[in-house]
Amino acid sequence: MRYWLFKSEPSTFSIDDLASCAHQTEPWNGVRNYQARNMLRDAIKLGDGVLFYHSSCEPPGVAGIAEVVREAYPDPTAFDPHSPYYDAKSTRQNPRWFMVDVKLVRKFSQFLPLAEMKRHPALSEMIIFRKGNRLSITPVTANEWKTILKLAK
DNA sequence: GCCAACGTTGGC
DNA sequence: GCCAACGTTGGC
Repeated sequence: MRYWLFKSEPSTFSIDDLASCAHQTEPWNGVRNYQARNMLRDAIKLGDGVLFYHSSCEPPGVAGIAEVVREAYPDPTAFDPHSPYYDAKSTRQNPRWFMVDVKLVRKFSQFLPLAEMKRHPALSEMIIFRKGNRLSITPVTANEWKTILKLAK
């Protein structure tokens, strides 16, 4: 099993939104970046751990953890002309965009802000810290996962 | 709101 | 296939 960090803007979809979904489970739709798509489609497996990261907010940081409960399948929002994620080049016959289902494991009792993560040497190699990184889905090492769980409680 | 960094688009 | 222009991301 592997670990991942999924970014979401809480004004669009927050960890509390996931908590109020049926079965606390929801498809992670709307990813429209090929690198992230490839990870969703090829590398992210049932039971993998997900850090739920809040971006473009104050403060940014990790809000809790989720797990993958369904592996990649076509993202139907790409087929819907009324969806903000619509992509005319993605068809049901030849889908371009994929998603997985995630289920909330728990919201951290203590939110872990980005600023605090940056102070911790064990997290210094995280991909989200790399200059110019804009990927909304990135792999996380087992060590980083362990460290974050310890820091956040 | 700024702006660096990067991805995508489209003319050639 | 090149590359300039444009759009987006996301921390600050």
